Amino acid sequence: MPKYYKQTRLLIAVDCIIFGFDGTELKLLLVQRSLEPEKGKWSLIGSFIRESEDFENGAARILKELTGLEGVYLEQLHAFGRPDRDPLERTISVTYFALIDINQYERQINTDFHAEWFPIQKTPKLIFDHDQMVQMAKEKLRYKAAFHPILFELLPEKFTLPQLQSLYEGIFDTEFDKRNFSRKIQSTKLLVKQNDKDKESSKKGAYYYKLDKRRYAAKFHAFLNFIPNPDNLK
Amino acid sequence: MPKYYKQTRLLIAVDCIIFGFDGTELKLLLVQRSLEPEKGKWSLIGSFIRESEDFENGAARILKELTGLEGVYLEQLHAFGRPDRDPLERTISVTYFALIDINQYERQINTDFHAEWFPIQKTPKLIFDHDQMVQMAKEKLRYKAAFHPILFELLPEKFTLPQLQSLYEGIFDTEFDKRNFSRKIQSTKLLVKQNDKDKESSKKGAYYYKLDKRRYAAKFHAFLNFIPNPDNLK
DNA sequence: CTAATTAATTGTATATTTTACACTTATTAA
DNA sequence: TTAATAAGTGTAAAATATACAATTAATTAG
Repeated sequence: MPKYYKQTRLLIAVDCIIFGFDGTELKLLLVQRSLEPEKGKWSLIGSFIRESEDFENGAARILKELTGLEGVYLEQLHAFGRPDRDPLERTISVTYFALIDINQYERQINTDFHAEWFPIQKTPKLIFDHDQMVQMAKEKLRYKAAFHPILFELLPEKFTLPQLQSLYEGIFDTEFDKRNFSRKIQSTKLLVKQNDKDKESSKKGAYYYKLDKRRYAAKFHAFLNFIPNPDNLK
Repeated sequence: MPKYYKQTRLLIAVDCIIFGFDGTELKLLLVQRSLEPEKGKWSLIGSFIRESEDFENGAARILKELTGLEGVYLEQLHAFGRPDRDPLERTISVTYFALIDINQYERQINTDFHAEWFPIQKTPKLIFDHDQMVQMAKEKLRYKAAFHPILFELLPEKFTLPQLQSLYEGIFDTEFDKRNFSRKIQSTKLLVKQNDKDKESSKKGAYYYKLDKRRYAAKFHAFLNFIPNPDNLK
């Protein structure tokens, strides 16, 4: 059988930008690179793609290995291919961004990887073009979050309105009016009020809400317009 | 110097989904594949990536070769990597979508490629997973066009409001109210009314407009909300 | 036991944006 | 001159977004 002669073949990696939210801050999961070059430096988690593996599978495999989690929200971000991006040998990186609930994760961390959560504003310098990848992922997350109810992927099953609001405020680095925010969220009908309250962060306690899974699935692509002035986004 | 031993290296192609607008219809530029497998079948235009070429450069090179055009609007769409997507040998395809003004193009077509414009609704079956790529590109184009003034990339320097409206209507496969559409477009202040008219398509004639390049650059990322009910989009 | 503190919850009036809808105008051809 | 064609334009009603502050529930301190 004929092949494509004389064409260059390149290494292909999948790298994951993993976002997590701990109830207060948006964080990024980074690992210390285990091989040369740049061994020991902070890096996104990644892996060369395997023989009979799709990108999507590769990303899910990496996520599973690192966090123990399956069924995580994953979306392809961008393919990076600058010839000199890896100084050792040209490597294409297909990147995915993942959203996970940190609480789900914490107990299951795989210690093989020297992984650590960093507040998104305080990440160390990363290897190669990984900082650029993170930057792009942040922009895409903001963009999507402005219109789609994607941020629920970062929250535990039960959460309060103040928690949700502080997640949005963190991501958009701004503050919203409580009353307007609440009205807007409620108007989506995605939330189901629970009877119990979270008493951790206030004396009065804040009611828990759960996602209405049915409606969430149906409205995932709907435009919810959470954000007052999206014109400032990219 | 050490290398990454024992890792698989794969072929990398760049494929372009090229949209054009002829004043009436949205079209797709396709070529007849020049090599086996599937030689002679309709396909997106593409090429293996070269040694010291970025994806972006590769896509621009392909565009230049095929259409003679430079400075074309290009945006990375998605990386496709299913192991069996090319039956001959596993090949990664990094896809770009391009928007061009068909009139600019027409005289400069490179006849080496057996290229042809197809109305977007009447494209032939394409090789490999190229139909899926086109589908994704159409969705992305609609999505972006719903919020950003991207469709001007498809129009000639001078165009009329009826032309613009029919472009939007074609892309969203619906009809808009003339008065509301006009008001919305004018409110963006992106257009500069010219003194001459296009007399081709009506007795009265329709005034030409040009893009205000300065404002266009500034507002490229702004949310213009052209579309009445974006909730139907993905 | 009362008062003070803290954060959650709730409503209303105003401004802005979106939508629905139809007649007039310019030009050409009959 | 009249008929035909498509371009151009305005207004009122509805929906949505915004600005803004008092009340409530529970805990803690005196």
